[in-house]
Amino acid sequence: MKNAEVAAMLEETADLMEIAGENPFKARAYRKAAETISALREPIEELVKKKQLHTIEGVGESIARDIAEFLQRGTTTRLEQLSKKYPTQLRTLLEIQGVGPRTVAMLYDKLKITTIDQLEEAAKSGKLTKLPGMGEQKVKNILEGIQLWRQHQGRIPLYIALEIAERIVNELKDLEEVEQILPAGSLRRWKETVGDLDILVATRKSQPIMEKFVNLPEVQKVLAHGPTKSSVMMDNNFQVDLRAVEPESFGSASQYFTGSKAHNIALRNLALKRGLTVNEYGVFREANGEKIAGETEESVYEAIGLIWIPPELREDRGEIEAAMNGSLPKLITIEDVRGETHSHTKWSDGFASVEEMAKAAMKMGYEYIAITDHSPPMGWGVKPEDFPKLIREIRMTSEKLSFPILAGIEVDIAPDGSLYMDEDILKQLDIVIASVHSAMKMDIDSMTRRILRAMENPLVHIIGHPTGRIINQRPPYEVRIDALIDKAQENGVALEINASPERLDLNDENAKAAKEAGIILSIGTDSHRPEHLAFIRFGVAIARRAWCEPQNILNTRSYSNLLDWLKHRRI
DNA sequence: GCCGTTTTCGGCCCGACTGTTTTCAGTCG
Repeated sequence: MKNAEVAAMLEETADLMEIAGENPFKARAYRKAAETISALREPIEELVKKKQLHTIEGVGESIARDIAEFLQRGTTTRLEQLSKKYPTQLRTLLEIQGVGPRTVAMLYDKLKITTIDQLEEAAKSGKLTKLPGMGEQKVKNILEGIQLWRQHQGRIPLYIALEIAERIVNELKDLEEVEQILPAGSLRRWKETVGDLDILVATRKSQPIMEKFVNLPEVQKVLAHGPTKSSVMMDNNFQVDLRAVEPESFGSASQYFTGSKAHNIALRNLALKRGLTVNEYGVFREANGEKIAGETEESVYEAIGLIWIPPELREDRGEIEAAMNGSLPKLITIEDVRGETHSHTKWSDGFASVEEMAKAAMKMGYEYIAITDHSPPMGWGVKPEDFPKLIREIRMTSEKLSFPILAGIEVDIAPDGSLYMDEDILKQLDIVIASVHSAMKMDIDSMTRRILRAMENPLVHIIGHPTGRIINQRPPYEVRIDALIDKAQENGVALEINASPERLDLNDENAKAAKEAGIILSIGTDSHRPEHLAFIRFGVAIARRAWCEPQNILNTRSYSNLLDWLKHRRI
């Protein structure tokens, strides 16, 4: 599947077109096609073969030709011609805050600057100020932008962004001028990583709020400071924007700043078809400018003829059509979760006892918890001879607390697909999660075969963290998710949505594909401490982004219902 | 370059902030 490569080629073309100063709508057309293709589930090679490229929204004659050529020879004539005028490496310069395509073109035309190092040198030596439109302040901003670029790690994981957002909201919410405050943007959509924070306030007097915001102790640099919008860089190199609107516009503003960009564009286009314009201040009739909605998000969607769409769905993945014809899913909520399916104790690499974990589950209001400690060959895995003792402890604790505790295991899948635990022990356990923890660099066919074989074992209930990724640290191993989904359907195995905030695995897109195939997903926190049980909110967020309803999730079942499912698997 | 329950030509999401301008271009989200 070459969709990602094709999308990257189209992005590159769009960047170079903008640098070359071509019609901006042309560049936008390429960018739009790139977005659509990277979200496509079908391999684009198939569409080329079937001569169906034109069925992709935003792909016309020219882009179709580019795609076909790219798949054949790895580049396009258009790209070659563009890069004769402006070398491809110029694209890196666009990553500097405050440097856009017009500036990049000028830097190259006048000074032949192609790299960030050269840009830095030119800025320091005073060459830049001689260029038109370049003052001292702009040069200073570019130098700071370069410094930030060098430090910046890109998007940060959701759970860290959440902590920052909660801290800032706490510092601002008690100001008397603040009527409402809401972290919006990708954070509100619970996207797995967050590029920057958008915080929104409803107020009639924004100045004191903006003042306090730009002077927060953790602010490293003020990027912008106006009456309706301020932007700051925090000392961890994380950008936070604060926007202020009148209370009458809070609904449309929260809709607008929650995004995603693709969702908003689709929404606006729909509104335009109905003679309405939408902006952050409200919904207006095009004919006479009359405002017809804006105070609440519900009113905004209603004015456009839609029911309110939960933020997690706002990615332009079909939610607008679903809202139009009343087929939005009834998304799972955290209250629907009735138990924990994946947890560890001191028996392997956890930090608490069986009893402490069970008590934490009771405190969460759960009906049950599964203890699923590791197997060998993980150094800390429970040895086969120790399992009888572990099982006995689980049964006794369960009786003592009058709380259902499932005896389980997270067993390692060996490179050949066999399991690192004797079958007669697995048979004694209530629940078996099988996961890959080693030999992750296998090729895609071997890895797929490996996991499929584990799924064929009737003792296995759930495949744990099916792609092995650690967000921002380790990419997923190569595996055919589609094949796992097919096998899950065939054999009645569940795939996990691992809710550990560093994993979130399956991710939202894969989980959506699994949900659409009708397989069961299990949200497990992979808790190693009692407080980790709270990670469930991240797993539920992924499930919501995957359009899951309660019946798609294993641990929304009652205890007896869960036991039935676990036993059914073994008949 | 793409697209069409107003259009096969003429639009394409749109507003805020900054800096260098003296009326606006560039960048960003």
